Amino acid sequence: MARRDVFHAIGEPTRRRLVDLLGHGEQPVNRLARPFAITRPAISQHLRVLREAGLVTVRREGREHYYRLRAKRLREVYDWVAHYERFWHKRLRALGKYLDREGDAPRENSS
Amino acid sequence: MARRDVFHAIGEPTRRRLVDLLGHGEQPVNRLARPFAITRPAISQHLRVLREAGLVTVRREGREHYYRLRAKRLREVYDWVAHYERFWHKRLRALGKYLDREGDAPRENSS
DNA sequence: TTAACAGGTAAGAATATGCTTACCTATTAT
DNA sequence: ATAATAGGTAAGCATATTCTTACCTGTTAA
Repeated sequence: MARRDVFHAIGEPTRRRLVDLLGHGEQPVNRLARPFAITRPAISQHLRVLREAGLVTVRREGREHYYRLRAKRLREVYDWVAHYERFWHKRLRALGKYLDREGDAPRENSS
Repeated sequence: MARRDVFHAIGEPTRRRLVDLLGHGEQPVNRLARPFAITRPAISQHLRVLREAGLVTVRREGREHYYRLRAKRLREVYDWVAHYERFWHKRLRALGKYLDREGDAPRENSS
Protein backbone atom coordinates (compact mmCIF):
# COMPACT_ATOMS: atom_id res chain seq x y z
CA MET A 1 0.00 0.00 0.00
CA ALA A 2 1.01 3.62 0.42
CA ARG A 3 4.62 2.97 1.27
CA ARG A 4 5.37 6.67 1.22
CA ASP A 5 2.54 7.83 3.45
CA VAL A 6 3.80 9.43 6.63
CA PHE A 7 0.42 9.04 8.33
CA HIS A 8 0.49 5.36 7.63
CA ALA A 9 4.06 5.09 8.89
CA ILE A 10 3.26 6.64 12.26
CA GLY A 11 0.00 4.73 12.51
CA GLU A 12 1.93 1.84 13.99
CA PRO A 13 2.88 2.14 17.67
CA THR A 14 6.29 0.51 17.36
CA ARG A 15 7.27 2.88 14.60
CA ARG A 16 6.04 5.81 16.65
CA ARG A 17 8.27 4.70 19.51
CA LEU A 18 11.19 4.44 17.11
CA VAL A 19 10.57 8.00 16.03
CA ASP A 20 10.50 9.00 19.68
CA LEU A 21 13.82 7.31 20.31
CA LEU A 22 15.29 9.07 17.32
CA GLY A 23 14.05 12.34 18.72
CA HIS A 24 16.92 12.03 21.17
CA GLY A 25 19.40 11.91 18.36
CA GLU A 26 20.98 9.70 15.81
CA GLN A 27 21.36 6.09 16.87
CA PRO A 28 22.50 2.75 15.49
CA VAL A 29 19.99 -0.05 15.00
CA ASN A 30 21.31 -1.97 17.95
CA ARG A 31 20.48 0.75 20.38
CA LEU A 32 17.15 1.45 18.72
CA ALA A 33 16.15 -2.19 18.98
CA ARG A 34 17.12 -2.63 22.61
CA PRO A 35 13.89 -1.40 24.26
CA PHE A 36 11.65 -3.63 22.16
CA ALA A 37 10.56 -7.18 22.78
CA ILE A 38 10.46 -8.06 19.09
CA THR A 39 13.33 -9.44 17.02
CA ARG A 40 15.86 -7.28 15.24
CA PRO A 41 14.62 -8.15 11.75
CA ALA A 42 11.21 -6.84 12.78
CA ILE A 43 12.89 -3.59 13.77
CA SER A 44 14.74 -3.50 10.46
CA GLN A 45 11.43 -3.82 8.67
CA HIS A 46 9.88 -1.01 10.64
CA LEU A 47 12.93 1.13 9.94
CA ARG A 48 12.46 0.38 6.28
CA VAL A 49 8.93 1.70 6.38
CA LEU A 50 10.16 4.83 8.11
CA ARG A 51 12.89 5.18 5.51
CA GLU A 52 10.46 4.79 2.64
CA ALA A 53 8.23 7.40 4.20
CA GLY A 54 11.21 9.74 4.32
CA LEU A 55 11.03 9.95 8.09
CA VAL A 56 14.56 8.73 8.67
CA THR A 57 17.89 8.63 6.90
CA VAL A 58 20.77 6.25 7.45
CA ARG A 59 24.48 6.83 7.65
CA ARG A 60 26.85 3.88 7.63
CA GLU A 61 29.84 4.06 9.88
CA GLY A 62 31.80 0.88 9.88
CA ARG A 63 29.39 -1.92 10.47
CA GLU A 64 26.89 0.29 12.24
CA HIS A 65 23.96 1.96 10.57
CA TYR A 66 23.10 5.22 12.23
CA TYR A 67 19.51 6.28 11.81
CA ARG A 68 18.56 9.89 12.05
CA LEU A 69 15.14 11.49 12.22
CA ARG A 70 14.06 13.67 9.32
CA ALA A 71 11.58 15.58 11.39
CA LYS A 72 10.48 17.85 8.62
CA ARG A 73 8.53 14.96 7.17
CA LEU A 74 6.32 15.19 10.24
CA ARG A 75 5.30 18.62 9.17
CA GLU A 76 2.65 17.21 6.91
CA VAL A 77 1.05 15.63 9.96
CA TYR A 78 1.53 18.76 12.00
CA ASP A 79 -0.09 20.92 9.37
CA TRP A 80 -3.01 18.60 8.96
CA VAL A 81 -3.78 18.26 12.64
CA ALA A 82 -3.00 21.90 13.50
CA HIS A 83 -5.89 22.78 11.26
CA TYR A 84 -8.19 21.28 13.90
CA GLU A 85 -6.53 23.01 16.81
CA ARG A 86 -9.17 25.73 16.65
CA PHE A 87 -11.78 23.25 17.78
CA TRP A 88 -10.27 22.69 21.17
CA HIS A 89 -8.91 26.19 21.53
CA LYS A 90 -12.31 27.64 20.89
CA ARG A 91 -13.53 25.64 23.82
CA LEU A 92 -11.21 27.48 26.14
CA ARG A 93 -12.88 30.77 25.32
CA ALA A 94 -16.13 32.46 25.95
CA LEU A 95 -18.55 29.95 24.56
CA GLY A 96 -16.45 27.06 25.78
CA LYS A 97 -18.91 25.93 28.38
CA TYR A 98 -21.73 25.88 25.90
CA LEU A 99 -19.78 23.93 23.32
CA ASP A 100 -18.73 21.52 26.02
CA ARG A 101 -22.30 20.53 26.35
CA GLU A 102 -23.06 20.69 22.66
CA GLY A 103 -20.01 19.05 21.13
CA ASP A 104 -16.74 19.89 19.48
CA ALA A 105 -17.47 20.74 15.88
CA PRO A 106 -19.73 23.27 14.26
CA ARG A 107 -23.21 22.04 13.72
CA GLU A 108 -24.15 23.59 10.42
CA ASN A 109 -22.76 22.74 7.06
CA SER A 110 -22.52 25.50 4.55
CA SER A 111 -22.94 23.96 1.12
CA MET B 1 -5.83 -4.51 16.50
CA ALA B 2 -5.87 -1.26 18.41
CA ARG B 3 -9.42 -0.28 17.58
CA ARG B 4 -9.16 2.73 19.84
CA ASP B 5 -5.94 4.15 18.47
CA VAL B 6 -6.43 7.58 16.92
CA PHE B 7 -3.12 7.35 15.04
CA HIS B 8 -4.26 4.14 13.46
CA ALA B 9 -7.64 5.64 12.58
CA ILE B 10 -6.14 8.58 10.72
CA GLY B 11 -3.51 6.38 9.13
CA GLU B 12 -5.99 5.54 6.41
CA PRO B 13 -6.48 8.17 3.68
CA THR B 14 -10.21 7.65 3.26
CA ARG B 15 -10.79 8.15 6.95
CA ARG B 16 -8.63 11.24 6.91
CA ARG B 17 -10.78 12.65 4.14
CA LEU B 18 -13.88 11.84 6.16
CA VAL B 19 -12.44 13.78 9.07
CA ASP B 20 -11.76 16.65 6.69
CA LEU B 21 -15.32 16.62 5.47
CA LEU B 22 -16.55 16.62 9.03
CA GLY B 23 -14.36 19.60 9.71
CA HIS B 24 -16.96 21.57 7.78
CA GLY B 25 -19.64 20.51 10.18
CA GLU B 26 -21.99 17.74 11.08
CA GLN B 27 -23.21 15.70 8.13
CA PRO B 28 -25.34 12.65 7.38
CA VAL B 29 -23.72 9.56 5.94
CA ASN B 30 -25.22 10.14 2.55
CA ARG B 31 -23.46 13.41 2.11
CA LEU B 32 -20.23 12.09 3.58
CA ALA B 33 -20.22 9.17 1.17
CA ARG B 34 -20.91 11.19 -1.95
CA PRO B 35 -17.35 12.24 -2.82
CA PHE B 36 -15.99 8.70 -2.59
CA ALA B 37 -15.83 6.02 -5.24
CA ILE B 38 -16.32 3.18 -2.77
CA THR B 39 -19.62 1.70 -1.69
CA ARG B 40 -21.66 3.04 1.19
CA PRO B 41 -21.04 -0.01 3.41
CA ALA B 42 -17.33 0.68 3.09
CA ILE B 43 -17.98 4.20 4.31
CA SER B 44 -20.05 2.85 7.19
CA GLN B 45 -17.14 0.67 8.17
CA HIS B 46 -14.70 3.57 8.11
CA LEU B 47 -17.11 5.61 10.16
CA ARG B 48 -17.24 2.78 12.64
CA VAL B 49 -13.47 2.89 13.04
CA LEU B 50 -13.63 6.64 13.57
CA ARG B 51 -16.42 6.13 16.11
CA GLU B 52 -14.46 3.50 17.99
CA ALA B 53 -11.47 5.81 18.07
CA GLY B 54 -13.70 8.47 19.57
CA LEU B 55 -13.11 10.77 16.63
CA VAL B 56 -16.78 11.12 15.75
CA THR B 57 -20.16 10.92 17.38
CA VAL B 58 -23.51 10.17 15.79
CA ARG B 59 -26.89 11.74 16.24
CA ARG B 60 -29.93 10.11 14.72
CA GLU B 61 -32.56 12.37 13.24
CA GLY B 62 -35.30 10.47 11.53
CA ARG B 63 -33.69 8.05 9.21
CA GLU B 64 -30.53 10.06 8.90
CA HIS B 65 -27.42 9.58 11.00
CA TYR B 66 -25.55 12.81 11.51
CA TYR B 67 -21.87 12.42 12.18
CA ARG B 68 -19.96 15.06 14.01
CA LEU B 69 -16.25 15.47 14.55
CA ARG B 70 -14.91 15.17 18.08
CA ALA B 71 -11.83 17.16 17.31
CA LYS B 72 -10.42 16.97 20.80
CA ARG B 73 -9.44 13.40 20.13
CA LEU B 74 -6.97 14.76 17.60
CA ARG B 75 -5.18 16.49 20.39
CA GLU B 76 -3.21 13.37 21.15
CA VAL B 77 -1.82 13.52 17.63
CA TYR B 78 -1.25 17.24 17.86
CA ASP B 79 0.64 16.91 21.11
CA TRP B 80 2.80 14.12 19.81
CA VAL B 81 3.76 15.82 16.58
CA ALA B 82 4.07 19.30 18.08
CA HIS B 83 6.91 17.89 20.11
CA TYR B 84 8.92 17.69 16.91
CA GLU B 85 8.06 21.16 15.75
CA ARG B 86 11.29 22.43 17.24
CA PHE B 87 13.24 20.51 14.63
CA TRP B 88 11.95 22.53 11.74
CA HIS B 89 11.58 25.75 13.67
CA LYS B 90 15.15 25.59 14.80
CA ARG B 91 16.13 25.48 11.17
CA LEU B 92 14.64 28.90 10.61
CA ARG B 93 17.01 30.45 13.11
CA ALA B 94 20.68 31.22 13.35
CA LEU B 95 22.17 27.85 12.74
CA GLY B 96 19.49 26.94 10.27
CA LYS B 97 21.77 27.01 7.29
CA TYR B 98 24.23 24.72 8.96
CA LEU B 99 21.59 22.24 10.01
CA ASP B 100 20.18 22.37 6.50
CA ARG B 101 23.39 20.82 5.30
CA GLU B 102 23.82 18.49 8.24
CA GLY B 103 20.32 17.16 8.72
CA ASP B 104 17.25 17.69 10.79
CA ALA B 105 17.84 16.02 14.10
CA PRO B 106 20.59 16.41 16.66
CA ARG B 107 23.55 14.21 16.04
CA GLU B 108 24.61 13.20 19.51
CA ASN B 109 22.76 11.03 21.90
CA SER B 110 23.14 11.74 25.56
CA SER B 111 22.82 8.43 27.35
C1' DT C 1 -49.93 -0.45 3.58
C1' DT C 2 -46.47 -0.62 0.58
C1' DA C 3 -42.50 1.23 -1.65
C1' DA C 4 -38.43 3.94 -1.37
C1' DC C 5 -34.69 5.68 1.37
C1' DA C 6 -30.98 6.01 4.98
C1' DG C 7 -27.79 3.32 6.90
C1' DG C 8 -26.14 -0.49 9.49
C1' DT C 9 -24.24 -5.58 9.89
C1' DA C 10 -22.52 -10.18 8.02
C1' DA C 11 -19.85 -13.01 5.30
C1' DG C 12 -16.27 -13.69 2.28
C1' DA C 13 -12.40 -12.57 -0.76
C1' DA C 14 -8.04 -10.28 -1.85
C1' DT C 15 -4.35 -8.08 -0.14
C1' DA C 16 -1.50 -5.95 3.52
C1' DT C 17 0.82 -6.13 7.85
C1' DG C 18 3.75 -7.69 11.51
C1' DC C 19 6.30 -11.09 13.06
C1' DT C 20 9.47 -15.16 13.09
C1' DT C 21 13.34 -18.14 11.50
C1' DA C 22 16.91 -18.81 8.23
C1' DC C 23 20.36 -16.90 5.77
C1' DC C 24 23.48 -13.38 3.55
C1' DT C 25 27.00 -9.44 3.37
C1' DA C 26 30.18 -6.37 5.40
C1' DT C 27 33.12 -4.96 9.14
C1' DT C 28 35.90 -5.57 13.29
C1' DA C 29 38.42 -8.38 16.69
C1' DT C 30 41.33 -12.48 17.83
C1' DA D 1 42.33 -16.47 8.50
C1' DT D 2 38.52 -17.08 11.46
C1' DA D 3 35.07 -15.81 14.52
C1' DA D 4 32.01 -12.49 16.24
C1' DT D 5 29.12 -8.34 15.42
C1' DA D 6 25.88 -5.27 13.03
C1' DG D 7 22.27 -5.33 10.22
C1' DG D 8 19.87 -6.31 6.13
C1' DT D 9 16.71 -9.50 3.03
C1' DA D 10 13.64 -13.65 2.00
C1' DA D 11 10.11 -16.77 2.82
C1' DG D 12 6.31 -18.07 5.23
C1' DC D 13 2.64 -17.75 8.57
C1' DA D 14 -1.16 -15.74 11.22
C1' DT D 15 -3.94 -12.01 11.57
C1' DA D 16 -5.76 -7.47 10.09
C1' DT D 17 -7.56 -4.49 6.75
C1' DT D 18 -10.44 -3.01 3.06
C1' DC D 19 -13.61 -3.79 0.03
C1' DT D 20 -17.74 -6.11 -2.11
C1' DT D 21 -22.47 -8.20 -2.28
C1' DA D 22 -26.37 -9.63 0.26
C1' DC D 23 -29.44 -8.67 3.64
C1' DC D 24 -31.80 -6.42 7.69
C1' DT D 25 -34.01 -2.49 10.47
C1' DG D 26 -36.17 1.79 10.94
C1' DT D 27 -38.27 6.01 8.78
C1' DT D 28 -40.73 8.70 5.36
C1' DA D 29 -43.59 9.09 1.10
C1' DA D 30 -47.23 7.45 -2.12
